[in-house]
Amino acid sequence: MSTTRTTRERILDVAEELFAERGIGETSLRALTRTAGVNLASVHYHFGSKEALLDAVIERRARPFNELRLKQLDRLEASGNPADVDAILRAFFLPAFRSQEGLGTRRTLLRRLIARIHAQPAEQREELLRRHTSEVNSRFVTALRGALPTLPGDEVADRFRLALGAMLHVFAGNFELDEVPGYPGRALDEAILEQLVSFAAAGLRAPARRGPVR
Amino acid sequence: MSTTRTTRERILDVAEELFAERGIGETSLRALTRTAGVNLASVHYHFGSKEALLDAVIERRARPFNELRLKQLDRLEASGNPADVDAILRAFFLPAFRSQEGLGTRRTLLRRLIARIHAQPAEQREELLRRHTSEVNSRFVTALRGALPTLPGDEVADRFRLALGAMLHVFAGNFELDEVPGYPGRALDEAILEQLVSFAAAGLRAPARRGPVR
DNA sequence: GTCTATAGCATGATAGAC
DNA sequence: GTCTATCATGCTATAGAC
Repeated sequence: MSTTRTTRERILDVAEELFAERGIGETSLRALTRTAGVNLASVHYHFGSKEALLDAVIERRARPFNELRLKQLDRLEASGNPADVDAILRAFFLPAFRSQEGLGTRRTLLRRLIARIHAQPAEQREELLRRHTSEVNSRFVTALRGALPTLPGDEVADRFRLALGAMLHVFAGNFELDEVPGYPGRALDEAILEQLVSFAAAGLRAPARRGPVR
Repeated sequence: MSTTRTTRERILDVAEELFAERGIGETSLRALTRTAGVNLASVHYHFGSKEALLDAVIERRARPFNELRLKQLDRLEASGNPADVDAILRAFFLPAFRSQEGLGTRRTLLRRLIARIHAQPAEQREELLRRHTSEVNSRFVTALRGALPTLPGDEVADRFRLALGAMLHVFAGNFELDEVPGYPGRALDEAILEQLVSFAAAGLRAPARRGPVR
């Protein structure tokens, strides 16, 4: 086994770190290549542009991430009770909290990166997200519709997005960092996952509205 | 009534628009002053720096925003049932959906701006949010603790943050723009508010966990 | 594939005339 | 208070030697 990472790999690793920690727009190719110990021009040689580099960074992680999500969902649907909202959401959130092989100990980093991508300028974000998440999201919304037959399909999709928002807020680091003054909160990954699951599942199971109030 | 806005006011108005629509880092002072029809140097004359301008933009809106929130909460606590989780959350979310005088028809803009601020680089954000939101957030967490006496205080604060995340995802525009493919969703302000309230309230009322699972 | 050097442009900030 | 002109610095991207 070679311990020698290629220039390409070193760029990808450092890009992942800096994009996640400092932000994407805030990370210059100069700082990136300096940290990685490679030449400035090598980014353009290997990837073509900063934007294409970002896409490569995402691509590398999104694949196993989404595969794990779908594997969990398949397993659930093959099991006895596919209508368990908690279990569906847990399958969706899980890869960010429990590492698969290959992802290493970079969960915190990946969560931040995902949050960063969602905070990108509209044009880039739309494109990136559609490419890397839309299929999986559709599968999960379909599963949730099956589990919540009395709730209008539109509302299932809307509530799924609200759950996504809660997830992203956790991913952005607001559980380690932000504290509502006077009420500090701290928890480990598994505990946070379960908090997120029970919150979002309860939200999804809320009674259907009867139309706009007032 | 004078229709002549001062240079200072024109800068504030345009900054609010462009920061919200294009992003803060993405908005140059050159583009800003060009749009406002004022001189580039006037930003530094009136505000001192771009960062100080952002703070002034927030300051102007945060005050009535937070006052409305607290007024609603006071009213609720004076009423018969201060333990209504839905009502507490509605009081918190309301100013973003129902305009007060002075805020005009800029609700969509303000929601986006709030989302942008939360997506800022850590240092700036911490400072800004602590200054403009932490007191109000504390009051609402306290109210929620009163309404949910069986839930540990830490968990109330954590769930309030999750609710905040859902709110911010809406504010970022993900209800008008993003669509889970195949499940389009559209709704007006009041309807979105009620969706958010019922989702978040159900999440907060979810049964307490018995400790980390597994 | 990797390097140096630089083009080409944008930015926030400021000095100083009016 | 408002203007022009400019400083100093940053950036992505690329040309071309090795």
